[in-house]
This record gives sequence, C-alpha cells and structure tokens, in this order.
Amino acid sequence: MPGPKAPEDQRRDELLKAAYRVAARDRLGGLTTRAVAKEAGVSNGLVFFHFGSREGLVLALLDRLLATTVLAPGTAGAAGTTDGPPVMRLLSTIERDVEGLPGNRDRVALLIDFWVMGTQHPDVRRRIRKALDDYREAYVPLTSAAIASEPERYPGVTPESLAAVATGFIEGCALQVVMDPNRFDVPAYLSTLRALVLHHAAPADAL
Amino acid sequence: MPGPKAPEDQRRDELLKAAYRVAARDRLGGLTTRAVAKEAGVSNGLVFFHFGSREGLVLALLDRLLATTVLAPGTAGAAGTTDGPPVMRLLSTIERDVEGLPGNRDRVALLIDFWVMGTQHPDVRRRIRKALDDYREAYVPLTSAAIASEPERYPGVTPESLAAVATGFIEGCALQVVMDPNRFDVPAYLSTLRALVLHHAAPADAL
DNA sequence: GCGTACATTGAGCGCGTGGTCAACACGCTC
DNA sequence: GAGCGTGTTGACCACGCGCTCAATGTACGC
Repeated sequence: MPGPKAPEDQRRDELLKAAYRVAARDRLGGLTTRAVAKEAGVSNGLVFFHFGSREGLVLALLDRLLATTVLAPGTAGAAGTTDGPPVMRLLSTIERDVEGLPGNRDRVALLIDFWVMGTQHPDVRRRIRKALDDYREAYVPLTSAAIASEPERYPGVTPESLAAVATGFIEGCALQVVMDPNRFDVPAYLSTLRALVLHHAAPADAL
Repeated sequence: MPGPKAPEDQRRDELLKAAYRVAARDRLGGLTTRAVAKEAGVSNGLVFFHFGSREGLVLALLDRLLATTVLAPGTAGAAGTTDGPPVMRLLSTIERDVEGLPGNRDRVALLIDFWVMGTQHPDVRRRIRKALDDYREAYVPLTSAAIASEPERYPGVTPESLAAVATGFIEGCALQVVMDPNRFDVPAYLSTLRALVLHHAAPADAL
C-alpha cells in the first residue's frame, strides 16, 4: 500500500536527517540505502526516487554536513578574543576550534570518513578540498595581522603558510580526538602550543 | 587440480605481500579475499586456510605494516642532526619525518585507513594506539632535552605534552599529504614551523 | 608402495548490497 | 469522475562478498 504524499521536498530533508543519524551511528560503511529507508520509516525504493543512487545520497549528506560544521566558512575568526595582540587573537581562535572538537566527535569522525573517501572519489575530494580551503582562508586575516604586528619575528612566513600550519594543527587534533578522546588532553595540548609560540621568557639565543 | 606445495610458511608471506599490493592500490575497502588470492595467483580458499578469516588477514597486514613504517618504534630520534642545541635536534627530527611522508603516500594512506577502521574495531584500535604511543614515546628524549636546555622558556610544558604536540603535528601533515600531495608545500610548512618555535628576533613583549 | 598429514583447489552456499520496476495511492485540473 | 503527474511501495534481480567443504594433489615416514 503506497503511503500518503508528503508536500514539497521535505521528504528529501527527512531522508537526509535519517542518513545523518545512520552515518553518525554506523559511519559511512554502514550507510546503506536500506538502513536509511528503515531509519526514516519509508521504503527502500524511495531513497532512489529522491537521490537517484547511493552516491547521490552520500554527496547530498556531505554537502549538508559541510554546510553546518566547524569547517563552515565564516566561522573561524568570528568569535574568539576580539581584543589583545593579534597573536593572542590567533591563538584563542585556534583554541576555541580545538576545544569544540571533543563535543562533536561523531561529526568529526564522519568528516574524516569523507576525507578518506575523498582520496579515491573525485567528487568528494573536490568538496572536501574546497571546505578545507575555505577554512584555511578564514584564518588568513588572523595570521596576516599576527605577522604584520611583529614582522621581524616571522622571517619568510606568509599569512597563507601560517594559516596552513594552524589549520593543519587543528586537523591533527581532530584525528587525535576521533582516535582516543580520553587520552587527548585538550588543556595540556593548548598550553603547550601557547608556550611554544609565546616564549614567555627566553631570549633569542636558542640559535 | 590442487597445485604444488610451498615449503614453510612462505605462502603466508606471499599472501601478505599480495595483500599489501592490493591494499596499496585499492585501499582497505578493496581488500577482498578474492582479490588477494588473484593477486597472489592462488585460490580463494587458500587465504582462509592461512588466515582463518578476512579479519585475520587484515590484522596480519596491519602488523606487518606497523613493523615497517615511519611509525616503527626506535625510528624517531635515530638520525636527524646529532649535534647542535636540543631544540634544533628536535626540529630536524620532525622535519625528517615530515619530509618522508610524500614519498610514502600510499603507505600513509593505508595507515590512515586502518586508523579510521580502528575507530570501530577494537583490535585494530589497540594496535594503532600502541604504535602511536611508541612513536610519541620515541620523541620524549628529544623533547625532554629541549625543555631541560631552556626550562624557563617552556612553563608548564612536560616532555610528554610536547611530544604529543610534535607527533600530532606530523600526523596532521600526513593527513594533508594524503589528501592533496600537490598542494602540501613541505618546505613552506617546515620553515613556518621553524620560525614559530625559534623566534629569531622578538623579545617576550608579545604578551 | 602405501598411508598419513598437510597444502590446495574450486564449486557452492547464504547473505546483504545497489538498483529496477510494475503496481498503486494521492491530489490536482477540467 | 476521468485523467494525469507526482509519491510511494515492496518484490525482485544480479552481483560480490565472506566463508565452507569435499575432493585432490604433494611430500614424507615406514
């Protein structure tokens, strides 16, 4: 008995939400069309009616995920400490992003799944790269200001390269959080980072 | 027609090498018992005779991989610059490890596959964690010496936390390399790292 | 030479998957 | 209320997977 209609394309949204629930629970490997259909309480065929194929579903889920994630463009540099020296603003933004990771563990894990999938799947790769580029780009104003405030301290460092290192650091943290959330000690990690780049005492005689 | 015998357990080795070739080409998702058997030129059943199950094969491959990898215990701190200040020794070791990543892209990609798999598979997780722990541990002498040489420069930084940040940095680089080997600019990355932790000029007035 | 333990084969089973499709239900217009 | 387009169903297909197993080949002790 074919069920009743659902107006607009809210079915698509329902299915995507169900897909996210399934993927958050069983990861990308467990994201089957049947599992999504069951989670949404509809039939298997409906998934194909709305997304054409499993790939279509996966890509739609990825788009939805990237649009509502820590990596969302415009997020970085939005909050954090708005006063103080530029280096401190940069640091506090990084810290805020890292501190947000443990609470979003399954979301981060899913993103890493997509990341790995992107290694073999061009469409996914394009989307992930773009998201990472945007994320890195969002850090450039901060890194740019930090470098400009003490140019002699960063010989040969460009805003882009510093942003790349900063986001790379955060991505490394994401990996740690997903792997072993208990062992990953956020405060220790961050205070070490601070000590590294801040140099409370210490003259420049290290060289 | 059941083929000829192969002495000792060299068959196991052949199969593992075939498995590595398959996994390096098609990743963990493409590592099927049939693919391995075909690659090794033997029958499907033989894989199960020697490894019991696909899981046995995968775990054996992981063990082999971890034993012959950048993450192999004792590797870190072995070479690098053996003279100069401790900080420089630490830096050059990190640099050597990072520089080795692009040349081992498919191996690194495979390791990340296992890493992700470990998120859901306890046996894999244990092995990966141990390898990472060993890797981090191998950095401790270096970080310890670096901190001891300028204790006032690293307030509240323990050798362990510094080692964690260092290896985390390298793991972030690994992620980048796998994702986009062309964009990942090793020299820029490393010179930025150097400038960050070395502070050529710069007094401590940043705070 | 014969028996036994081990190595190896390939057909086959059961299952879950992505995907198709004819049938059917609903809301709409005329 | 007939017709029609969009939703929706569930049975179905083909395929590849992990895995089993009876049969068969090989080496070696006696």
